[in-house]
Amino acid sequence: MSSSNLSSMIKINTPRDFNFEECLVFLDRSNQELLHRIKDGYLYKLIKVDQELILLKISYKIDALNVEFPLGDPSKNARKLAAEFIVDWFDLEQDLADFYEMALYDNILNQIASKYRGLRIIGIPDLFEALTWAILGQQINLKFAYTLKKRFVERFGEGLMFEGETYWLYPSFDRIAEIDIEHLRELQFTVRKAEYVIGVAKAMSKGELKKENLLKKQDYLPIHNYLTNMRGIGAWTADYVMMKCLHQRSAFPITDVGLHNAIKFQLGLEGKPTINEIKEMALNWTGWEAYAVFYLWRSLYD
DNA sequence: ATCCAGGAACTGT
DNA sequence: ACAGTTCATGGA
Repeated sequence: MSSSNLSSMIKINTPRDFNFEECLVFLDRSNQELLHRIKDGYLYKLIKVDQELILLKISYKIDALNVEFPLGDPSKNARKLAAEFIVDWFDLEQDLADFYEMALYDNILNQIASKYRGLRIIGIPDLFEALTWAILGQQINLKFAYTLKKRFVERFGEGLMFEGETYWLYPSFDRIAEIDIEHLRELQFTVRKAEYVIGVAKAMSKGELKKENLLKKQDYLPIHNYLTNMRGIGAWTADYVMMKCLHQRSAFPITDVGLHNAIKFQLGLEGKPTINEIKEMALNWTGWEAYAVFYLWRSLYD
């Protein structure tokens, strides 16, 4: 038997209520993004599992994601971890039937839930990336947040050239744990942002902060309390990370400005709703706050 | 050019 | 417990 020149492919079956196109719209929202690339209908992303660099080339066909490996065949174990990464990234283990049921009679979600049906929370499976991306985005507009991220990744991340394009890995916490505040000041981080990012990197590098330990806590409050006890992580950041990394359906970054704008637009309000008004509106969302927020964020990109 | 935005920590009451 | 201030920059 001669070996094939073609890389092997894996298939990941997708659950009902999955729409790849809708997920791509969200992934394509910034032209400054450098941690994935959409080209000719394929989604590319570089990941590292078990010390192996793997370039994922993902497409969708009939109830499954097809994943190709343009750099060549990863080991069997790496392929398994890559598949787990994708399930995590697209939140494929979630059954959304109850969310859509709830949204049917919800003033705010009614239209967008059916319009974007099949959109899943596009996560940030890497805890360090989720936390520090949230910290980067604190207090500034999204465009500048992407500028900071681009500088950060290009300066401290790992890049790989393939067919004329560079694919990037987010910087590792071990690398960031050993740099100084001035190195981030050069990239126009504020002193505070730099302190927070390096602080999180050190906590993770020492093994004090681990995704698996947070997931073990299971419930909303213990996780939220643990996160907000860390310097630089307030309620908004904790909820953002619980939503994007820890699959907490009740995570609810209620002070988020994008959320406020989206609600204002959906209801045709004159001004932004107050926090108390949002609390009132969100009573109906109990258990699905994270998906409500995500769909509202998506509505900002139409 | 001037002002405002806007998460989190810090400061003061 | 709660209100006001500071950070430091981009964008209106």
